[in-house]
Amino acid sequence: MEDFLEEKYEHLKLKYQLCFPLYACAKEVVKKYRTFLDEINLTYTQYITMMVMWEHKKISAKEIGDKLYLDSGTLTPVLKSLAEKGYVTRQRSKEDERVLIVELTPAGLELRDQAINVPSGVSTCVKLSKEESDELYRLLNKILENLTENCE
Amino acid sequence: MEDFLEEKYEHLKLKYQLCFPLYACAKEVVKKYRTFLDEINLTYTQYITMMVMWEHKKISAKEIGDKLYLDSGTLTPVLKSLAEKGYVTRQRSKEDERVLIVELTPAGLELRDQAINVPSGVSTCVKLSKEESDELYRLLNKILENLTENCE
DNA sequence: TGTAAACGAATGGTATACAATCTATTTTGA
DNA sequence: TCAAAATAGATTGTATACCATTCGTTTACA
Repeated sequence: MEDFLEEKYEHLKLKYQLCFPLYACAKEVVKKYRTFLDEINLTYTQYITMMVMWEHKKISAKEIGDKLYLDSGTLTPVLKSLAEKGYVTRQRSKEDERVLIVELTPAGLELRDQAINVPSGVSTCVKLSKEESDELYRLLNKILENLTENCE
Repeated sequence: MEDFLEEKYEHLKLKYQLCFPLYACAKEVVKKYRTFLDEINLTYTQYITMMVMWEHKKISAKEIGDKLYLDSGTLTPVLKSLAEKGYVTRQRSKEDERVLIVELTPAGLELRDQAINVPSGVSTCVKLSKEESDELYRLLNKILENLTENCE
C-alpha cells in the first residue's frame, strides 16, 4: 500500500463531515445565547427548561426531560437551581410518589417578560432568511426523528 | 392585560425555536457517534481531534482549537489523554516556546483504519438524501460564518 | 396475592465546554 | 532598547451531559 494512496481516507477529513458543522454550530449558537441570557442570569439549559415551564405551568420532571432530550442526571440539578432562584417549585405527586411535579411560580412567570426578546436577538445574529430557517428546521427535525427510531 | 392574551409569548414556545432542534440534534448525533466510537475507545472530542491529526500529521494546539472551535481549557486535557493513549506526542516548538506542537504517532495513524467506517455508520442512521445533506451543510456553515463575524 | 419487573428520580463518576485568570514567551512601538 | 501589549497554553471554577447504579414506588402477572 503506497503512502500517497489516501483516497480511501478522504471522507475522514473534517470538511467532508456533515456532523461536525452540526456540532460546532450548536455550540456557537448556545454561546451566542449566553450573551443574552447573562442579563437575566440564566444558563441555556435553565432557559430551555423555563420555556417548557412557561408553556405548561405544571409538568412532571420526566416529561420535561422527554421534551428537552435530557436525562435525570442533567435535569435534577437544573431543576434544583431553578427552584433555588424561586422560579419553580418541586414536589412529589400525590397519585404516584415516584413522580416529581414541577410547577411555575409567579416569579417564574414574570421572568418571561424579561426573556421575551431573547429569541429575536439570537435570530438577528443567525441571519437566515425565512425560507432557509424553515428548511433547516425541517432537516433537523427529520434527523431527530430518524435518530430516535432504531437505525436498521 | 388578560390572562388569555398570550400571543406575544407564542414565539417563546419550544416548537417555534430554530435553535432548540439544532441543540438537540447535535446532542443526539454525538450520542449516536458514541455507539460507534466506544468500539475504538474514543470519545467524540477525541475523535474529531484525531481527524485533524490524520489530515495534518503535525500541527499546533492553537490551530487544532481554531479548526474545532475549542479553547485550551477543553483541548489541553483532550490532547493529554490522546498522548497517554499513545496516538500523539506533545512538545514545545523550538522556534516559539509558547507553541505546543502536536504530532501524530504511528499508533495514531494506525487507528485511522479502525475509524474508517465510523462516518458511514452514523450517516446511515441520519438518513438524509444527498441533496438534503448538501443543503444542511450549506446552512450550518452559513450560520457559523454569520456568528463568527460580529452581529451589529 | 405476592413477587418480579418496570418506572421515575437521585447520585456518583467521567468527560466535555467555556470564562477568567495566570505564566512564560514573543512582539511592538515609543 | 526596553517596557507594554499580545500571544499560546495551562489552570481553576462552574455548569452541563450522559452512563451506570441505586432507591423507593407502582404495576404486572404467575
